[in-house]
Amino acid sequence: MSEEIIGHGTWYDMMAKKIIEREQSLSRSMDNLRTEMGLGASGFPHIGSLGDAARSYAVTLALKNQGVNSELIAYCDDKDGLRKVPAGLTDKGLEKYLGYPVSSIPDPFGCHESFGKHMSSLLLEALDKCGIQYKYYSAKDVYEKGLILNEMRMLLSNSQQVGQIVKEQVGQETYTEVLPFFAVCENCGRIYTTRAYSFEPKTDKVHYKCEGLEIRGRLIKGCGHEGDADIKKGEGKLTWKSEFAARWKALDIRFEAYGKDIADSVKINDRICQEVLCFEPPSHAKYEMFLDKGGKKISKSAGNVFTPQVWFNYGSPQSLLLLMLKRFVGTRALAVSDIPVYMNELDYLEDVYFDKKNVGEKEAIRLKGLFKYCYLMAPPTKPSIHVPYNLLAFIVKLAPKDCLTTYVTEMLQSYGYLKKDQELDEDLLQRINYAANWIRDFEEIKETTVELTVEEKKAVSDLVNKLQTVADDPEKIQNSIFNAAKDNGVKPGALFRKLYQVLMGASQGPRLGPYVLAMGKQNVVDALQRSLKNN
RNA sequence: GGGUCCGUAGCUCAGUCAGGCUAGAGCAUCGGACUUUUAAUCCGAGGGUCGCGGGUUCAAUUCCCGUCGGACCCGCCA
Repeated sequence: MSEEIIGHGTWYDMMAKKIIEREQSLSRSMDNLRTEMGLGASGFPHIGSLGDAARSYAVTLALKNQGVNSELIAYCDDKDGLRKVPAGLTDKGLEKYLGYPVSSIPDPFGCHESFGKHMSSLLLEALDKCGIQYKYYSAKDVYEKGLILNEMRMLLSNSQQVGQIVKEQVGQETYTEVLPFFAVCENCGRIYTTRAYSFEPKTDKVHYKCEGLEIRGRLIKGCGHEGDADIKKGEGKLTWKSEFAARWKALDIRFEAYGKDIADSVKINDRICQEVLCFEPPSHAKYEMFLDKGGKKISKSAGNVFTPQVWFNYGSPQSLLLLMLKRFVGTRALAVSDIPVYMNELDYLEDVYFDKKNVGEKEAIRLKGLFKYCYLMAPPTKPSIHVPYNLLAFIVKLAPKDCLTTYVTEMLQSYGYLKKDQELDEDLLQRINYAANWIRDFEEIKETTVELTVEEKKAVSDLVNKLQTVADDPEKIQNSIFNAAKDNGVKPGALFRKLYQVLMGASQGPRLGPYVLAMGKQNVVDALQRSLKNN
């Protein structure tokens, strides 16, 4: 139990320390401690996929911070077969490609060279947007260029041992009979339908039959073809229960985080790596899955999954990294509706970082560290202006469409977030953009009919008259509303509430004088008259 | 069958690289201030057996074991 603080005081610094200690005790080269992440290519990247990247990269940064070179490898699983048609793409005629490697399926959107490329590039775009640096490997290239040829040979030559390990670890006996290899059928082009029966070391060929495979109760039919696949030419791939091991050794990976869904697979691969390939497997960290919060109506109208791109509509890359990095253990339920919370929390961290908030020494170290990781070790040099997300959204919602930025600027000035004559900066404009998207997509303006009492009707119609004659002065307009209430025996508070409901569908709002002016007096008069008619 | 996570204020959760003074935040509630209304803002208050039972320790929300409740993953592929 040491009191010493490691690195920036986060989980990642601790992990880095452990990795370094382990590598030292193994007496391995410290030239480059590679971390790895998997890049899914068989469906839209869920936002959780970014967690793998963010956390692995954070470990890479922590390693560097402790004086060790490190890089993140992004390994694209584009030789995987398509197992099922992704939600949202059911009308793209992908059915016939089930079982094909995703890198040989045409891009249904027509903008990339393959289905797999399209999907994986969505995640890569998100990584780029966050500023996560990585070295890209595609499984297709790795196999075709023979980068893991030696490992494949070892595994296929010792397939009984591999099969035995799988059996011992999870009780699955398949690989005691079949080689841990999927050949691409030279006749029909599918990869998941083949079973590999024997390996001939002299020719580097695997003998297979295209028999078909049942996945999740659905059978993908094979074509019955029997042939030999040349492993030198990338005519197939290792199954996952052994492929990890092979690439760890081939690419010299020293750290790999993984989701608990593949925990068993990692255990098996650790043993295979050590016992068959004679390579000490990388250090690991297991994380929980990111779950979609049930019951929330999130973008399901569009049939979308919760992708990083969705997040970036409403929140900054750093806020997403905050979500990913703030906590390692624990299942995290995600919803789009949480984005404002993370935006605000990031502001809070920034306040702590710039010593604007006092939180105690230990806490400050931890939070400042987290903040730096959110900015991937390149934090801002000066504080930004923090307007609470919901307030900004509120202002944007009420802003007249024609003069959004002017209106927001005025409001922020009057609320004291901006000094008089201070204009919006880049950061605030971006925040307004997020808030505007938010309002546009999630806050439908309710157009309910507002019921008015007899007195209120009189007051409203009185106000209509007053507005038509009053000068264009916010204060005078404000006064005329107040007078319209008093003159007609209505409590000002009640009248204001009704006016907000009529004008913006909310029971509360900004100071009305300036707002009426900003909206245009005539528009307000029209709205009020419509409301009177409906009563 | 194997495994993981969660259970802290009415609600949502912090507090898990490292056990330590009166366990925190936001929202909600209530009270007050201010604005000729609302909203906003500011101040304050109430509210917790930290699921339950053991253990380790000078000290446990925090570590260990067990237990109850909730959620999830794996057991076919990845």
